Amino acid sequence: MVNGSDTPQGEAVYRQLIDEIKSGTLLPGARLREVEVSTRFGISRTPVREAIRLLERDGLVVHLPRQGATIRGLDYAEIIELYEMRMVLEGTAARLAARVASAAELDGLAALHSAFATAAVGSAAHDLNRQFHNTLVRAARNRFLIKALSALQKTLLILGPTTLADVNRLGDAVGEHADILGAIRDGDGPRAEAAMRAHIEAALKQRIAGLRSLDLPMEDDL
Amino acid sequence: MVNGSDTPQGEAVYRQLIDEIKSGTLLPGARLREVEVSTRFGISRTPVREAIRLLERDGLVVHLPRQGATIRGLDYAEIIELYEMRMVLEGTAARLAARVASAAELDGLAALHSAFATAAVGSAAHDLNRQFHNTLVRAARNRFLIKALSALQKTLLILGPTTLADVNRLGDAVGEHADILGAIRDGDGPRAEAAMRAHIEAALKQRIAGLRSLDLPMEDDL
DNA sequence: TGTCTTGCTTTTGTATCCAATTGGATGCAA
DNA sequence: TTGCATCCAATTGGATACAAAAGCAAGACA
Repeated sequence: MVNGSDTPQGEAVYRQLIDEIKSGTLLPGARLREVEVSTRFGISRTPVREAIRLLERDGLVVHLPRQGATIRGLDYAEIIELYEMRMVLEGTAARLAARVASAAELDGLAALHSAFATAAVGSAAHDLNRQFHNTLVRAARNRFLIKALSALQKTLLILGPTTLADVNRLGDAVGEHADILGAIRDGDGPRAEAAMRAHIEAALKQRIAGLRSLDLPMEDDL
Repeated sequence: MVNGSDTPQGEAVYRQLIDEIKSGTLLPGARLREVEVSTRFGISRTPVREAIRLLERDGLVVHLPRQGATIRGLDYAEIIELYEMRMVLEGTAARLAARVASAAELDGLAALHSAFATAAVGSAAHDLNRQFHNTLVRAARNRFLIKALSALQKTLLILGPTTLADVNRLGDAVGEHADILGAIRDGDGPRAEAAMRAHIEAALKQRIAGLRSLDLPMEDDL
């Protein structure tokens, strides 16, 4: 059994596999064989199939018929497209949040921000950053925006940990968050959107810099 | 058998159910019993389960554990949020397309547009409209944008046919498409985005007008 | 020696079977 | 007559058995 509670097994397997992708246990190119996964979790193939279909839907695995599923990778162009979409969606979230966020939500964001500002590089900073972004998106009060962004975040998982590993980047991110928060507090939607777009763009630059050292696979060396 | 080719049965069932939702055969509130669907298609429950899970993922059905799946409806707030997201995403598509669309893609859009301009109210107009929008989105060259919009379109299905049933609305839509196309031709991203947002907003107004006569369910009469 | 073919192994696709849970119906008692 | 407990039918969740297809390897033939 993979779970003791009453959540469906398929759901549990799905989350477990997501975690393994997030933690880097399952890297791009790894095959997901149904029997292998099911024996590993001590359950039958049926929930495993379900989980794999969900992962396929999320774009985390490619699933060729009669051939099985493999964790997929992102090429350079897709990474750019992904961050472009983050700019659009999270920018929209900031713009909408500036209009409709409640005082309680603003307080929550401010609390997360000050915790983030004093956090050291590490998983605590990651968590606080994630919570800040999630809270902001929820404050925009658009369920489809939330769904679209959560799909995007899942795809981002296969790139591995966030771009906050560097202490300089972390400091910059704190300042950028402050800009966003200030604009939302002022109810200035366009400024909030611009600040968020700048924030995401800085993250993209960091991501690209990290990629250069990783020597990611290309068809031909340029 | 529901399909003669080599596509997996689950996929075939999924598409068939989507079609039935689109055509109004399956209306919000309808239950999807696994055995009922499987006997109707003459296959076993396994592929049906798969299809239902995919529909759940798309947000087209709600699936309470141990209780089954029902086609879900959209409340008023969700309709607004949905169109708000269409404005953002399709607006972005227009902006990006203005930058990167190739000459061939522009020709394709122009051809679809002139066919649309001369089409009468009916399913041909629907198809041409859909093709115009799809082609435009693909011209933006962002795979995540395509995915996000296709998810949105699926949700839109449960609202039934498009807003083009009215001859006046159809005429307006033709003019709005012309504006969008012109801006993209000029490579004017911001203008293309604004034109697309105006187009979607007009569609929303029409949708709301159509809703008023439908007397959609509310918790309490206001 | 290279290539094609054939058969085997591996792995997914599908069907069916059993277990568990939920909802309603029915009957009894207050 | 109403409230409650209990039982039964319906339905989904999960497991397993079987079928089919794809990849790989070995051998035969040119």
